[in-house]
Amino acid sequence: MQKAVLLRLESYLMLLQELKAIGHITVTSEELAVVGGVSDSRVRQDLIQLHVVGKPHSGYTITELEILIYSSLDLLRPKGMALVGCGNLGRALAQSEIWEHAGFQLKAVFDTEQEVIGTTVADRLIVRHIRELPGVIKSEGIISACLTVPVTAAQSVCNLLVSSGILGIWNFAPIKLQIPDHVVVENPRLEQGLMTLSYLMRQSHLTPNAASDSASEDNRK
Amino acid sequence: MQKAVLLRLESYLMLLQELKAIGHITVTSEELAVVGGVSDSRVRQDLIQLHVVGKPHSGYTITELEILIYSSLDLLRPKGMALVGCGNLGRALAQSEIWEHAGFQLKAVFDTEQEVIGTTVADRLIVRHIRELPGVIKSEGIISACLTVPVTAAQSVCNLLVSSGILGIWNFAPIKLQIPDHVVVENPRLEQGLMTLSYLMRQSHLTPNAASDSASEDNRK
DNA sequence: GTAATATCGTTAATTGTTTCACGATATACC
DNA sequence: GGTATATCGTGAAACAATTAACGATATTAC
Repeated sequence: MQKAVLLRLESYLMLLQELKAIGHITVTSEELAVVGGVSDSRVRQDLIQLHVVGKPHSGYTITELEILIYSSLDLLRPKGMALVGCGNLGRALAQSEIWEHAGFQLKAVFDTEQEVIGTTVADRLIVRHIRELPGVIKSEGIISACLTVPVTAAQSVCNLLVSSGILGIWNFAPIKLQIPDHVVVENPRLEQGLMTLSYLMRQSHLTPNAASDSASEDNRK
Repeated sequence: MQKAVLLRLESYLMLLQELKAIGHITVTSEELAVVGGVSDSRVRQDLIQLHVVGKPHSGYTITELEILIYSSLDLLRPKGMALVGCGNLGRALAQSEIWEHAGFQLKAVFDTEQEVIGTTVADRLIVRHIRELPGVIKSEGIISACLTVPVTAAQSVCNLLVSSGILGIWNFAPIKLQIPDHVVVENPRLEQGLMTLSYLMRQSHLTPNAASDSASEDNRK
């Protein structure tokens, strides 16, 4: 599946959950097109790829579509995750509820700082020394990791994760990790998002027309 | 400038800084192509847009290119920013150094919780009640805001920000903010990044060839 | 100084993505 | 039940982005 389609599916999912919460049963390609930032016909093409069929006059069944997107993105099968780097960002993420939303389970937290080790995070996880990482990963069946360490440590921690058998890394360090082919990395690039905002702000000031939010998903018809 | 080009410029910048740190003077389109995830010819096309000229045999001058990207993205002119929502994520961001990297200056922090108000963040900012926001924004010359409040509060805080004259919002809430045309929004979408990781992990498992990191920047030649 | 080489700038071809347009069909209404 | 309407599914056209190819030129090596 292409990256753009994938991102749109994630946007559709958000709308589906909203609509479901207010009692809707079906959704039209036109409604989905708004959150996806594309035309209604493109939405229909996206959904055909998932083998969802809609009905004339009513559209697509929300629950059916929801389940299909869930399974397409593999959000239902629980996947163990470890978090490495228990600074402020690491703690913030650990306490958040996003893991469940994407089908992950945060099972262990690691750091190297002696003051942090042994403290509790997210009311349930005890920070361990990173030297315990390989063992814990195996015993807990962890297959993915969130990397929130300083950029200087990122590559070496990454190497440790890879050699311990991790298959996916959510990397917050502003560095392009060197990894073998079987490992996937997703980079949130917070810093680059801010730079984009900087650019967009000046841009909209210079040309006070064009749409907003262009960097994320928008250029609706 | 197209979104894709913009994102690549940000990637180029990272490499430039690395190379500069280890004493390089010039960089070739081929080197930039690796971090940009495109072909060298595409890199040259990107740079021509900035009116940078390279030299045969040596490539582009790093400092020259760096300054041109900085100014293209408007990263040099200091821009005041406010942070609203002083939970863990808000605190983590406040303490980070990313603001300066994108030319922003974090000047004020707001929340509504009585226990948080009056406490110090990032060793220098005192959390204020959100009711002070309009006044502070004017007196401090703040033009942008980082939104790290719960999703339920996001739209109403956004409205307050807009009516106070904010021009750009870095929105961490998983919601598509309704804003007037002159305001720009950048959504980091952390949750969607995790979902993407979930998808990529299964994908690479099913088809153990294709490149990794496809969701961020990569599909190198 | 001449030849070899690295790398640029640019145009053309290729590939990928989005929209448009229209026939088909299920539901709603009378 | 027949007609109108909303919305789908799909193929073709339009648009956008990327790669490929190649002549031009500055540097290096001899």
